[in-house]
Amino acid sequence: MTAIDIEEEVATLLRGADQRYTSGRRRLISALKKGGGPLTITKILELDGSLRQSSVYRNLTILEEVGAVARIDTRDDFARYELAEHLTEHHHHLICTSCGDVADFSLDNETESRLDTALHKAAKAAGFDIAAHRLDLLGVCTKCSA
Amino acid sequence: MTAIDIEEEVATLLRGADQRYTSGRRRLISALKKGGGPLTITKILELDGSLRQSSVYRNLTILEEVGAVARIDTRDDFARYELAEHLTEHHHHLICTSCGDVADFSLDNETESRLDTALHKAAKAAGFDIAAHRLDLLGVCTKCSA
DNA sequence: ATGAGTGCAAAGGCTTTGCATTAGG
DNA sequence: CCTAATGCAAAGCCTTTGCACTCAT
Repeated sequence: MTAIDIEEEVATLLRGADQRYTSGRRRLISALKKGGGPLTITKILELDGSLRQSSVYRNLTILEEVGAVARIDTRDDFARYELAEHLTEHHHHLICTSCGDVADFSLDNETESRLDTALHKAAKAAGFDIAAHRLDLLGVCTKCSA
Repeated sequence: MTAIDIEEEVATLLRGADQRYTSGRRRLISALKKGGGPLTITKILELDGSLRQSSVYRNLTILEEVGAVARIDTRDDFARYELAEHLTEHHHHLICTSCGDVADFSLDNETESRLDTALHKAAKAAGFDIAAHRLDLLGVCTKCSA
């Protein structure tokens, strides 16, 4: 998905929820795009000093609600955000239990689709209305094990 | 694993870290066993009124460190804890995005082992020292969709 | 005895919220 | 114009921590 497509998709998602695509929200999406992976609020504020903390929190909540960004919970105290999968592509996370940082990775299609089938079956058995799955690896990243 | 085996395993794990298996810790393990699934601190305190909040926090941290319990992060603000997989069996979580509650489920062996292989391969490629994986379904539980 | 474990209360720290101001449509 | 969005600062809330007391070895 190209940069301009992302912009339009986000705009559409926001409009659908009667929300405005303000300049602050554009800068926020831009920071997430620039980050290229899950970012903490602190990191976002560093990437774009014009953003204000409380607005970032509020806007991330809204953007998550409309499905434009996704929140990732790691083991540390900092929530991380990245562009939603619609805007990038389906992937998973390598979560470092030492520094808390998160990297993305993907599975081969075969494994992924097999997993998907199994998950839907399990969800159905539990009468659970499944919205998404999250598959993360917990361990120690190269930087920390060095 | 029988109840008495769990006790012994926890005792062993604690001893290995020069920690005592005090009565408070026994009651805590007992509450987790009784709960039969991931519990919030509040729920633990309700299940056993003799437990004190600060000790529960401290002991859960220690029990997690020695590998006797596991922490689960959901989308709400409450950490949940359950007995570690050594003491139960490998499983995954159905996380309700509405009420925050968590239920357990399992995958068939074939899918699980295939997934495991793929994950180790991905971790290796990233130079990531993998400790565990977590696979959760996010959605709405029967109780909340009713 | 002597250090680990506990309990109470206070402090920490990420996140949320109240309210006045600004800007989008 | 008029409501949504923003910014600042203060408040919230789960969790952690300091300190004195208790218990196990």
